[in-house]
Amino acid sequence: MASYWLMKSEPGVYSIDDLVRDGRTTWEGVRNYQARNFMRDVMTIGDLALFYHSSAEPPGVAGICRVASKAYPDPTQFDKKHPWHDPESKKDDPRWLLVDVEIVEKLPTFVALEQLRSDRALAGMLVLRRAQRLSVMPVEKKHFERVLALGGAKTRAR
DNA sequence: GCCAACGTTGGC
DNA sequence: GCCAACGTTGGC
Repeated sequence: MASYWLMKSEPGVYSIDDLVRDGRTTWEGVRNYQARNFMRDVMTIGDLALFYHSSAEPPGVAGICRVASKAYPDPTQFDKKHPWHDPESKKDDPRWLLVDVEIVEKLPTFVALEQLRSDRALAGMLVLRRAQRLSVMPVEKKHFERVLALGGAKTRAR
């Protein structure tokens, strides 16, 4: 069963242009149990996700990507010199997982958070909830399709 | 830079 | 197991 997602990245750390350049990347750094559980238990290879720029000026949806792997251990949790190092996580029982994602497209038109908020068709979308801190969250198909339309995407939801 | 919201930690 | 304190996220 395909699902739709929104995945947040700070563009100063990793932006849609970085994903266009790389084609594919490891979605490392998720350190929230609920987000991890979505990746582990619900995400399926081939699922589409909105690539969201957080802590950005302006914040909003910058592109579309595709889940390209199952969840597997995030190597940065074991790297002592890495900012995402987790000294509590054990090699034989990794606490944090990641998935690979592939570029689908950079949206022709960036869809700012302000625009998401003002669009009546998107009422109730999870990312619009105040202080919504999940970095990986599900998106309803109707909302996903609406964002694709707002962004002028070539991509179609399946 | 502020601060509301909320997940996590740790004392009891 | 409760819950206050703390730390982080992320919009503004």
